[in-house]
Amino acid sequence: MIGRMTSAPVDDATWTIAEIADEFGVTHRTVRHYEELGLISPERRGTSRIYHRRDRTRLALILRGKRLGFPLEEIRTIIDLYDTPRGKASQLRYVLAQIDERRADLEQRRRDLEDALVELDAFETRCRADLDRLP
Amino acid sequence: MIGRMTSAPVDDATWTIAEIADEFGVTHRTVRHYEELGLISPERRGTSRIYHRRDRTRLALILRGKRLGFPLEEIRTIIDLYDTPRGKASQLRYVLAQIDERRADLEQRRRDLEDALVELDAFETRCRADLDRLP
DNA sequence: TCTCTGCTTGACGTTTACGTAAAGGTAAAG
DNA sequence: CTTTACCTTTACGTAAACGTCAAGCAGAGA
Repeated sequence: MIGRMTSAPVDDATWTIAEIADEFGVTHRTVRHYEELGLISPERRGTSRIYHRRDRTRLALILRGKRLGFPLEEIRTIIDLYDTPRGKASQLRYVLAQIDERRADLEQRRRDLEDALVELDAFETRCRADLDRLP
Repeated sequence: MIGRMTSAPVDDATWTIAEIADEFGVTHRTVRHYEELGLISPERRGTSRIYHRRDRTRLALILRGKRLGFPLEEIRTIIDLYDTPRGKASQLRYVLAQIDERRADLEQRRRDLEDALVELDAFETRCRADLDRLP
């Protein structure tokens, strides 16, 4: 037994609920709500919640999903997808199929987004032309 | 007075609530809900609602906004923006400022979307590699 | 005239995503 | 030892976006 390699850094940084809530600009109620829905599962030290790097990563994913307008339940399935076990070929094929579905959804959104931006640009051009044409 | 030019086609096609609901894949309740919020305002023939081309355009805008995850109230401000009077310079400048805000929002969403797609692609690559490496 | 179909207006129910007390545990500081 | 600062659970409240009856009008056809 040679003990732990010091060259393999262990990330044992932790945060309290107030710290991550502040940092991500949400309330502690929101963070706990995500936990109730199973989107994050912080360590418990006694009764208190201890958040690790992994929880921060998940929270960032959740909030991006929210900015994109996904419901929390759907966000949960996405997050779960990212860490389902992929040991067997059948599992991998399932995950790959799910990935295709997700991508189709995201690309639909991208098309909608591009369309909206094109329309907005056209509208701005019209408005600027109107403004220039004014006395 | 020479009467109406027949070369200027008047679009007087109309639809019932059931027709547009079916066509856009929503319920009549949804269509009426959007009307309650002031997002569409169909003509009334007696007591019945008559929908024109203009209402269809709006409904398409609403549904795209929903796919993009915008709340209905925000969608209403966007639609209103598209047909606020723009006769005076002050009005035009206000509209142009609003356009800039909208674009900033949409571009944030686009960044989030691109990030999500990049992550998804990377994840798929990993999964495919795992699958190839299996017995 | 009766009935059927489709439309109408309420109005209460439901789900999602939290907000907001209420009531209490714990640990460090004074 | 008490106060203060955070943390906890429990639980009811709320806004948004419809769903879901209920009850009634109105025109078309048998």
